[in-house]
Amino acid sequence: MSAGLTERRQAILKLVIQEFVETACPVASEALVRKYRLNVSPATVRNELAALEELGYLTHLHTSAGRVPTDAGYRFFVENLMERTTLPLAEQRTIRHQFYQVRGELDQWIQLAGAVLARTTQNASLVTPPRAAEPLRFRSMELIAIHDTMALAVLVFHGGIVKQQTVTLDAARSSEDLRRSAARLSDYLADQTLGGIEETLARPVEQQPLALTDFERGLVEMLVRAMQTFEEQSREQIHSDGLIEMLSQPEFIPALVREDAERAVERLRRALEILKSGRGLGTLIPQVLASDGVQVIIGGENSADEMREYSVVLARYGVENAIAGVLGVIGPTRMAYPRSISTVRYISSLMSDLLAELYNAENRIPEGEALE
Amino acid sequence: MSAGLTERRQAILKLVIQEFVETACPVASEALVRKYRLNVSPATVRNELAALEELGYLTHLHTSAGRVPTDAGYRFFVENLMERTTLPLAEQRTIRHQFYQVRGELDQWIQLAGAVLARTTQNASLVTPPRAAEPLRFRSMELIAIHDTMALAVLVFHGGIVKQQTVTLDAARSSEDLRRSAARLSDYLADQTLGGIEETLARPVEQQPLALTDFERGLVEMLVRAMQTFEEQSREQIHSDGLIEMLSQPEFIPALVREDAERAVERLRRALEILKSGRGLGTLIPQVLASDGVQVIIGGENSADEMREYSVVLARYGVENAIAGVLGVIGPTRMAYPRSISTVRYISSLMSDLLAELYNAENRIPEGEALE
DNA sequence: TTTAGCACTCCTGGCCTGAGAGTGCTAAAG
DNA sequence: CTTTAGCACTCTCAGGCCAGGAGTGCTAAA
Repeated sequence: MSAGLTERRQAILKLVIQEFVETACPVASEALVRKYRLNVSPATVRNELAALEELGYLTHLHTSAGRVPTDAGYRFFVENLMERTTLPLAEQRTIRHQFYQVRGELDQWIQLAGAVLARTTQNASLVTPPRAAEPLRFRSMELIAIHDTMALAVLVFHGGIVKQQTVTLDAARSSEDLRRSAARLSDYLADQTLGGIEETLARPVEQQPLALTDFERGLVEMLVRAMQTFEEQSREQIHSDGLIEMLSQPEFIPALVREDAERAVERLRRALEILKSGRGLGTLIPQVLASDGVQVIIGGENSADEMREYSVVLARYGVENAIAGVLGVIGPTRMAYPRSISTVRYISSLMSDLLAELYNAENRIPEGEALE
Repeated sequence: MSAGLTERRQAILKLVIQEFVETACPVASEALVRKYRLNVSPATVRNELAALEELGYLTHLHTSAGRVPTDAGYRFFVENLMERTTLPLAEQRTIRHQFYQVRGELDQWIQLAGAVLARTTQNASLVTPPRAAEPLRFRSMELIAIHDTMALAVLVFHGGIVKQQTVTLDAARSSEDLRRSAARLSDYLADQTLGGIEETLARPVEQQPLALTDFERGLVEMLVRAMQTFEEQSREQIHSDGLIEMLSQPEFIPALVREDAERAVERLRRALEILKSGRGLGTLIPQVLASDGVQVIIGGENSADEMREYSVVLARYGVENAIAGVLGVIGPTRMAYPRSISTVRYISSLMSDLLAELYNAENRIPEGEALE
């Protein structure tokens, strides 16, 4: 019957996908002809639809239902049919402005990126904090007295990373005392990684260049613990946002989708767990970190079974060889891919620029829109 | 017919509520007699149930359905029927241990409190960061060079609050330069509030005790901006967690609740929006901040209409006259109140102890279990 | 190759029915 | 006066049935 993907079939596939993405209803031959004023009859379209189905790009829930794209259909669309768009300039400007307003605060960038991704794509977003390629390297420490038996330690690491931690003092100490201890340790351990610090401490006492007081030893322990938890956390952490946006997609509204409400709720619960636990994403993140450009994973292409109904659009952001994170959107496979992709590309480029500024590096990761 | 709330009616009301909380199904007269081996016949119980209904403590969805507690029923239960329990010691110990592991990190306390509340009550939790009674008061500033045109400012405020912020330098500056500027400003503005700083700056130049360079003026502007956003944020922010826990309550699983799945989903969406936006909670927070002990708001008692199906159990935590926040759980009115209340009480007391340590203050807010 | 026509399939919603659960009432018993 | 047994009544729930409609797939003609 069929004879490959003719021009016309591609055009029809594109229309079907656009229509389905827009309406969330299976699309029928007649509706296509009417809406897009095709110069062929519904019957012709039906033949082509049947061919596309045989080629594996469309399916059928049951005999008398319209066509729905398969994962392969979306894939072909993303790869070949979709024109590469960029986010409208007006939107770019708005977003840039929002980032400008939180300049200087990395945590806020992450939060903002998540919020913007969610809002402009109407799907859930996820952002991992940027992780340095190098292991954490200590820089200096400040100790600030809070009251006589408690102080605040501000730990500064290379790459502008700061952690704060309150410490209980073994005995009352003067500010001057604290200042001196902090300075000694800053000096002693400067530029060391976690491993280095541990090694330094492991040396027999007589080989140590500096005799540490018990108090100072306690501080170092605290430092080591802080570095450990930081490295653990930064490996795991995934910020996500836009649950509500995603949940307002028709897939999650049983009334709209004419289907077992059961399943809609079940789907929802699953979506929640994916976002919360990052299961189904775990293997993806390192993969994206190791690749360039925007990655699109459609439905069952993801090995994780619970992701079969979801697509993910991800990109790395950061500074080459220095620091990198991943951000993107997740939503039902019926996703406005062009918009998602262009948004993810833009935001990742923006975040890269911001980080590059921080690192004063010219070589940013993503190709794509500049910050102007 | 009726003659007030007799002993027996109270006992039956208590059983009905316990049973309903446990099973989430309307409870029938016969089931009660059977399960609790009452020495009366189902008919007698029916009469009592009818009386309780007339008194407003129970309802009926339709003629041939079991009884369900009303808001007033829950209220009476919480006020008079429920024994005041405390969290089992084993659980207390586990929780305390978890807090011990993140000692010294306020942000982590908040996150942990949310997670623990959610897990042990199987409902959603909410925690507002502790807010100082006093306005934010500047303490000192450090400037750390990141590279030649960028530095990291670490802003320290009274009460152990630290903010970090990257700043772009107008020109290359040496570390020594940065150190001196930071020291000058720390000295100049120490112990001032936002208002005070603005006032100081507003004075004509000749009256200023210290001539600031342009660079230093820029830093102060940054400081002012950081203080502003901090005060704004701390007023609004509500951390929430445990969405999944709450969503595994039968109320959100249409199959279990024999009802329009529609409504379950709608309810869910609403729950999400409440948690995300804090609408329906907004008015509650200041109220709780101004009161002692655990507050229980049941269903429609909350003025916000969207909260009609939810109950909230909240408590203040913090240090009297110094710093305070609110934490609690939110879930369907069919809630295990004794457990929720004892958990909220315990966590708030724990958080108060932790904060008190930070503030070295003896006068903690909540009565209740000590840290041991 | 395209198209008109038409039979066919399958979902959908409405209606009905029987079973079951639980109540409310009544009248008798304690 | 309270408790209880008995029973009719009400309402939900699940299943079956049917008509309407949407959309396809096939066939045969243009």
